[in-house]
Amino acid sequence: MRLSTKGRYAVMALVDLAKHSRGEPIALAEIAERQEISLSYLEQLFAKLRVAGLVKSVRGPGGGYLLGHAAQDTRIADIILAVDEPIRATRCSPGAPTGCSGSKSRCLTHDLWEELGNQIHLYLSSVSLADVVEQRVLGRSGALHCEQRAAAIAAQ
Amino acid sequence: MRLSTKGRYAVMALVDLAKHSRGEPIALAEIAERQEISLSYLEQLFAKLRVAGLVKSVRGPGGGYLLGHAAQDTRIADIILAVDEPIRATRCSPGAPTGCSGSKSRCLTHDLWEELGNQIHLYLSSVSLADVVEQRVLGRSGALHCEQRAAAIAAQ
DNA sequence: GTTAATCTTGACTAAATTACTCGGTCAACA
DNA sequence: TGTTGACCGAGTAATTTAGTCAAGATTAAC
Repeated sequence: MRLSTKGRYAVMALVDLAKHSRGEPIALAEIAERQEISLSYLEQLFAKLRVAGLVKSVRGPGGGYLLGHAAQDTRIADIILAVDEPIRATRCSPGAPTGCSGSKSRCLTHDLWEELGNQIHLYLSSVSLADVVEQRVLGRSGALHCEQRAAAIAAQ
Repeated sequence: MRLSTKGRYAVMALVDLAKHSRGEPIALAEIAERQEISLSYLEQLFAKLRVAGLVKSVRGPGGGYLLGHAAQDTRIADIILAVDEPIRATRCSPGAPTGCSGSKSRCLTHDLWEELGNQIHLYLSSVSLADVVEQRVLGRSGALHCEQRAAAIAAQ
């Protein structure tokens, strides 16, 4: 799970889309203006979001984009995975000549990064678009909602 | 909390240092060879680690680096914070002309990224260098050790 | 049909960041 | 005083990010 501004832009755009969605499609130009993101850049992001099934497009005048699923069924993790191609957090990718999975010793931090990736994915899978729109995000760091989050990842 | 290869290199190097530490200093060249990281690049990273107090240096022949604290007292989060200058995850930084904290509406995803940062920091604060060296990292995603992690962040 | 709005695609690019290299200086020890 | 290694700063190649630009395809309304 990679965390870049690209993924953040995608989430911002989808949150905007969810918030302003009234059944009719929303034009990208609208979102671009509200979120101050370049239109052409948004187009690239939405192309990926579309093939991932996160949004549906309606062409022609009055067209635009709709959410692929209900806001409460769209997880933030899926958005980021759709636009940010997964990173090789370690140099241990299979086939790498000097990677840790090869002839040399498995790199010591391999498990750490893998587990960190799990943690991030776990959290972002527990948050839906609806949660963000309705500001139901904060206040979890004090009391970690373990069961809730385990359920989120299990339901996947 | 920013996650880059820079931070990963720093963690790899410190894990190596912790693992091979026998009381005498370890030369960077040794670590560079074992971890396949460029020596000059390591020097830059260790300069930051030193001012952060994570390592101590010994100059002259037979010199090298020592851990600043015991391996079980060195948290992964501190290592990454030392080398990766903190990122502005949102465009909401104070002083930004069009940022969400300014005249325009606070950006909708602000809370989300802030909370995600907290989650990552929380996890990486719960893992020590000793944990990684002794491979005590995996197997937490299934059953999240909430209390343990809350304690880690509280102890800070 | 024509037109206009909008999505769709691909190639190209400026800026920033990363991951280094290089050349040297300083400190300690033999 | 020579060697070993930490220290320091400037420079740089490769990569990624965050876009721009230019064309086309699709549909709705006129």
